[in-house]
Amino acid sequence: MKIDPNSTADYSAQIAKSIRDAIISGDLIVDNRLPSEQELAEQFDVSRPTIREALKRLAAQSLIRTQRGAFGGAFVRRLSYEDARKQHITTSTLLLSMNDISFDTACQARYAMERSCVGLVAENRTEAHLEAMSRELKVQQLPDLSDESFCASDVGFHRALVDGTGNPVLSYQMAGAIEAMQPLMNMITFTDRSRAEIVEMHAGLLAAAANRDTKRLDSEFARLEDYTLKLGRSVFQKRKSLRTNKGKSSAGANSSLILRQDGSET
Amino acid sequence: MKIDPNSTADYSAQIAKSIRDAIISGDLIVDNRLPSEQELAEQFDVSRPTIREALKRLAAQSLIRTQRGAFGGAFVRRLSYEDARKQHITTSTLLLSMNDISFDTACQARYAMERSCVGLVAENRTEAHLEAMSRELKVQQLPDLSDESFCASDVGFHRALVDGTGNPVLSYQMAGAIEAMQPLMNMITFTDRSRAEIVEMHAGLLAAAANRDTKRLDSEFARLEDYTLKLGRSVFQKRKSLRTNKGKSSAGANSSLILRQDGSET
DNA sequence: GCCTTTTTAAATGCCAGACCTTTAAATGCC
DNA sequence: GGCATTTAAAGGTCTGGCATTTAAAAAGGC
Repeated sequence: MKIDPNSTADYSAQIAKSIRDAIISGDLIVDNRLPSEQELAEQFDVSRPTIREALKRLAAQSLIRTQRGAFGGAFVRRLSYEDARKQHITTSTLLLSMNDISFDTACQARYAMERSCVGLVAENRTEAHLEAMSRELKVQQLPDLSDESFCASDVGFHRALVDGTGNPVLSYQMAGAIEAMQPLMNMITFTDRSRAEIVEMHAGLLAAAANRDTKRLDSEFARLEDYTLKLGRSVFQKRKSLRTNKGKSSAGANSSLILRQDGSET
Repeated sequence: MKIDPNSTADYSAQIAKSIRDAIISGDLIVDNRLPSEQELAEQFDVSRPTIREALKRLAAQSLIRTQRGAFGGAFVRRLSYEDARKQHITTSTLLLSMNDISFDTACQARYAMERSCVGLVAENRTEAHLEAMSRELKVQQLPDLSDESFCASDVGFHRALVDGTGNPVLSYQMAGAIEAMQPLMNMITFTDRSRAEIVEMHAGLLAAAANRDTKRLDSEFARLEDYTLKLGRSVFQKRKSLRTNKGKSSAGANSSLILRQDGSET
């Protein structure tokens, strides 16, 4: 194992890549112990701090865990569904919030993905899934519920629904759509949305899932998508006219998901 | 900004989290410069190496970039589609390869997701997308193509197809299904699959996309899913009988995606 | 002889201080 | 005014060390 001193990348990045590749290729398998930091330093011919930086990179991706003490060290970690899900949500959230993505694009992607679950939900949903959805539905009807809690329950409802596919891999993939996009879209539309209407559509989804009615599941999603899309458009229309009234040309409210802080663009 | 010396987490993990949260919340926006490592060390009251470890964690997630020299430093990085895609693929690949996930589950998830694109592909595909698909189709018919290249072209074909939705967010989300799962599934089935049959189904998908025929797109996907599923099952059936003949009970070939190296389970 | 306690060694976690390299701005020369 | 030189700021790396954790080995008590 050697590293290239002429590479543009840092030593720690090269070393991290080398170990990461070993994990992905299967040369290092779950719970294998890596050599100690001192040994790695000798193997790669760098100092211990450099090795440590490389290991921290891997730890940031949940690829290893470290354990102190005698016979401790760095071990290849089994990536759990929960870890993968969190990473996927973080990445998706950042991608959406740092790039100019239109509300329509996000909305379209979000619903296209969730609608891919309808057939499997109708087939595989259990009573437990229906109960979880029903629980969230009740929460959403509480009169004094904060907007944050309503959004959280909204996410919980949809998560329960996609869990109804009985396919954990699919649930994990859906997290990017539901748990990353839903809150961002909520942040834009919460002022104008009607909780009653959303609750009604959720109730429709729940009933369709209970009846294993694929077609109705799909049509309820179509309604929800349509509603959200219109809501988003009306919000951006309002913002646009507000801005126009103020006399700012501002190149048109581009209906982006990005909520800029202020004019600080240094 | 202070850190908790009694926390179970490392200082570097706590500091990384603190900065990461600032980025996600929008307190630090794209191209903002973080304080120098020396200044951060003073602010958090830790040493510079500890700060550096924290920054490497963030760099591993593509959240910051660093620049040497005067007026250099760490800057908040705009997460590009390509970065997000790579991370998503890596995470998905690892999740699949480190957990006991059945071939059926992976296959089901993969096709459910890609099929969610059919409507938008029919609507939004351009000539460029069709050409990209057509190019890959030709590659797949080359007689001396290696299995690796066939797999790569297979992925390329499906990527071009989902790009046909015209929705980059959806394309990004699909990468987890197509570019992570397809190669893993190929690794299992490449011995038994018929290239001619796959090419024929790809041709069907291309024709359907060209004709903006949503229904046919969906039925071709159903064919492909069915074929892949049967292929996977027959491969695992074979392995199972091989093992039984050898006299190993081995608790039944569990048709998992994991390809264990050998008996090394220390 | 067995159980409990103490010791010890191997790791990681963290720190101080230094030197090298890179880079862009400031300076000075022509 | 334009070009070459200097300089300072910042990250990249190394050496060496101390602190803390932890499990195994050794010692001791019953």
